[in-house]
Amino acid sequence: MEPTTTKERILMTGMSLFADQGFAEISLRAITTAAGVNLAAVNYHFGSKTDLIRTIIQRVLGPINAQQLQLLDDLEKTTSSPSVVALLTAFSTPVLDLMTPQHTFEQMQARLFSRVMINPGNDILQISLEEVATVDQRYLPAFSQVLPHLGADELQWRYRSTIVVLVSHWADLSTGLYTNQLPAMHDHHYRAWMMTFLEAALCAPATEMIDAKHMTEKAG
Amino acid sequence: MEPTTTKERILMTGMSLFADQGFAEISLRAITTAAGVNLAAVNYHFGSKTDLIRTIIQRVLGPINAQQLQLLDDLEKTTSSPSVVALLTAFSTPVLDLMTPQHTFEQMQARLFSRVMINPGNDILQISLEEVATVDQRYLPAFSQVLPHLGADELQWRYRSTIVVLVSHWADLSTGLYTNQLPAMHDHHYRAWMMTFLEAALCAPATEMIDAKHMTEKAG
DNA sequence: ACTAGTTTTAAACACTTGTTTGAATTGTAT
DNA sequence: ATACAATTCAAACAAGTGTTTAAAACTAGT
Repeated sequence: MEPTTTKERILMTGMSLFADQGFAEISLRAITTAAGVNLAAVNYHFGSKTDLIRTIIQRVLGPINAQQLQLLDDLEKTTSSPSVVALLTAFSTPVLDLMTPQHTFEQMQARLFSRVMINPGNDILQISLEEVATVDQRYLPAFSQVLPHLGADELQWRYRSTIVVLVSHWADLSTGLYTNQLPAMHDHHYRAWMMTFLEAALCAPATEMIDAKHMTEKAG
Repeated sequence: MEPTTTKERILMTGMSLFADQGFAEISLRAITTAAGVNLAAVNYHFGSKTDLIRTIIQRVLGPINAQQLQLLDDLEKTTSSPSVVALLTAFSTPVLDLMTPQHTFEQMQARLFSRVMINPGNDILQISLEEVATVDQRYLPAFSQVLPHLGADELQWRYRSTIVVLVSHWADLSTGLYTNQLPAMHDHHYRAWMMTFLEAALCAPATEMIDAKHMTEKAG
């Protein structure tokens, strides 16, 4: 958090505090005090708290999304039907790369990414939805092509769950949740575990749907 | 939300609002106004906002945890080495049962459960950790026994990810996230999809760990 | 050195937050 | 009916919220 311009200091400090505590929990005074700038600077440079959050989200999600799209483009240039692992790798690499050891800035972005994806406040929701729309539009058809045995609905469900698994563990790093139970975060362990877990889950055979009437009473 | 005692009205209204909006986002005035009771009643009956939240969390998580433990007991009485699916079913059934169609009260509890498990505020964290500790202590060894090919760390990671997948989709119901893209929530679809997804993921072969030095540079 | 534009600052704004108070009200025994 | 406890209520509390204001400080361009 080296000193730069006032605007940049607010951006960086806000990013860090929002990532750790949440958007609703962090006040503008908490940010400006930590950044060593005047309170009014936020409204001067960004307009409002929501606009500051929007800028921060765009700054974190923008590069990740761009990389995801770029890797998919590269992949589709080399082969017309990539493997599930290749697709999953292209999608997850930009996210997983944020979790590099001893790079606290990237880790901080990962925590914020997780917060935005998993539990945005109601006012933040629209911002994050717009931000990831393009990625979804590109990757969902790509996954659909390599997982043709899945119905569109179940595929979408698995895609969503993949994202949730992908980002959820960054959230733990901020809250310290389970970190007393889990071993120290060695990025390549988690990265490999995640790929194993998600590949198996994505490639699982399609769910055979039993008629609804048999399901209302839980069978045995 | 039928009228009962003041204490119960606060409990029910708070549960609903917290589930939909989050603990930090909902004020005591929002709760008391919606419940039609006096503001001071919260502090009179519960002591503080945090204590109200604690009571609500215990009321929602308590029965779920109790059922999870009961089902595991039942399972272990019938067989000494249950299948992964049986174990996963015992663990997830109490959670998935909350998502019954047309039962908005159960759905509301599901949303709150998701909020507590995925993104509790820092002050809420301790409460929820204590609440689920017993379940973890019983289920982790059980999964370890039926998945002996997994190391303790990877198993714990998969267990955590299972929980995340399990509860994350209830959160979507509150925020409306992706609901314009996903089909209407038919509980037995999601339930079946979830089981397929998680069984494949849990049963995946153990991750072969490559030496860390080969991973620092992303391979190709 | 002077001006014009940009940025920073302290102070106040109007409002919301969780909590407390003390009187009014209700309920319940005797 | 009386006395006593439990509950409800309007009001105020101190502290914190995002935002605005207008003066001050700074940074060019001439």
